Amino acid sequence: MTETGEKFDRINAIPAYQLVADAIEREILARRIRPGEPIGTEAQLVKQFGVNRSTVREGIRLLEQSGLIHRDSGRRLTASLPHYSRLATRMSRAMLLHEVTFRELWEATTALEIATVEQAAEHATADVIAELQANVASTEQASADPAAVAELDTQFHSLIAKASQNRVLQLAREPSSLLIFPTTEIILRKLKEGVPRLIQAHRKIVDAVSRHDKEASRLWMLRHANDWRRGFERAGKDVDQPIDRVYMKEVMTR
Amino acid sequence: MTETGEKFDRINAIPAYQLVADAIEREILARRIRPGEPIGTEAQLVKQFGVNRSTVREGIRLLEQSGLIHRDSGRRLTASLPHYSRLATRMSRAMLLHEVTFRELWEATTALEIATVEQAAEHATADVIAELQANVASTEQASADPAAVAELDTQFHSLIAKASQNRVLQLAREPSSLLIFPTTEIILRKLKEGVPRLIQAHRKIVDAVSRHDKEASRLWMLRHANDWRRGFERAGKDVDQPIDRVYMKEVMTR
DNA sequence: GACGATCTGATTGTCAGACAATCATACTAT
DNA sequence: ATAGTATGATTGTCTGACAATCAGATCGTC
Repeated sequence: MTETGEKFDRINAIPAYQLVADAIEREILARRIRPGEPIGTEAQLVKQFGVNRSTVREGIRLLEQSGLIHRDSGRRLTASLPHYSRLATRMSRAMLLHEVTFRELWEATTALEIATVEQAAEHATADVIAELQANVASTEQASADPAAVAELDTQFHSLIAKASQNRVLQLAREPSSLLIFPTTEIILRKLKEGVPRLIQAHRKIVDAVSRHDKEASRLWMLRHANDWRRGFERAGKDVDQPIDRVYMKEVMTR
Repeated sequence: MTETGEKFDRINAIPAYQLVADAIEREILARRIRPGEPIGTEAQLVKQFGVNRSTVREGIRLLEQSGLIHRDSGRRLTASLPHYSRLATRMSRAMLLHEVTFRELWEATTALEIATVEQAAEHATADVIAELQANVASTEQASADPAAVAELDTQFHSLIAKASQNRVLQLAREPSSLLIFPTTEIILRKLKEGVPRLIQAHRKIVDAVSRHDKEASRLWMLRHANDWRRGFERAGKDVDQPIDRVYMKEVMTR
């Protein structure tokens, strides 16, 4: 695959700002600079790398976006753990630009939510379960307001992910859920029967999770997902259409 | 949740370079600048935004990292679709820094690979199936070389993802697979019986996918995943240990 | 001694201006 | 038609500067 039959490699001179960024990134990934520790001031970096401050600053900007470094209290630069939501937002934007369809999102989200709820059933602790019950209670109270229910639904699924105690699943499910959950509001607004079905599913899921009943939690999550897709279709939307940017306000505004 | 009881919002002055980046990003996301189209030269941006060139350049660096813009042929800046692998690499690095365990990776990867292969069984076309068959044939020929087999295994799973024709799944599975597949080589090196089992599983999966047999493809992917985890344990590794950086050379070197 | 006000140096964000290296292109000579 | 040359545009990098803000130290008052 790498053998192209060409004689020479493409020659690409790497600009200094890139090298600066790479060097700092390497230190962080190698844990020579721990998250929370200061990177050093621009002046120090200038001295260490032997380049101009502008160059250092451009390098810093490269890293800043990826979340590897972070301006602590406005000023000082410190290394940091890239937080999920930041990466997830980037991924979601990429999906938007690639014009993925609801069907693709639904398939992926369904698989991920089911896997997540199974792990939640296995690992949920008492306090997450309490949070989940509180969430369901709030949803019942808000049942007349589609926007509030949709918001609480998103939160519900985040709580399930938290209960799973699996950070990889948490990370993997976030981008697609960011994109697909906004559709909930649209569905609920059009279908009156949507809210009670959603609440029932949530309650059953919480029951199953709190009983550590993997099978039941899987089953109800699957039903929940199927409801959702049916709701989307009944609301008159085409599942093979690219996800419309109309739904995505919360993704596009940071 | 957003109600903190505080009277005033945190006041944060957004630096100009950030505003520049945001403005350009917005144009791209709103598709007013299409992927492939030029952003304009730095001089033009200076004029439009009314800021110094240094500021513009810092803003550009912010976007450059996320893959939204891209230097075409060395020089000119053009908008571009962020490519999967770039985002996936970032995600993988984040996972590394969060010190996720093999168990977390395995659970997530298993769920994703099963979901993916089911879609592959549904949507695979003749040419992807041919590619898969070629991959299996190569793997058989390379069966004495663990490194080559591991490489081909990674490729195999990417082909399955391609066959699924679901870009969300493709994107969601990549970060964890980037992290977990390097373990394959380690396992195969320690366990002689690993290679034939892997090849059998791959062959069965290709058979099932080419027959569009969802159930069988699911079953064999599950067995494949279980083999893998058992192999990891038999190789003397602890599934609850954070994924060791030793495995991650290919992730850390761009 | 506790507290607030003030001063001082360090640091960041932004700017103006410069120059070499490289690229795109048109032009020229063979 | 091809290779060489000249020219302007563009990027990468540097020098030097200044205002705004932050972290501490100092000071004065009670």
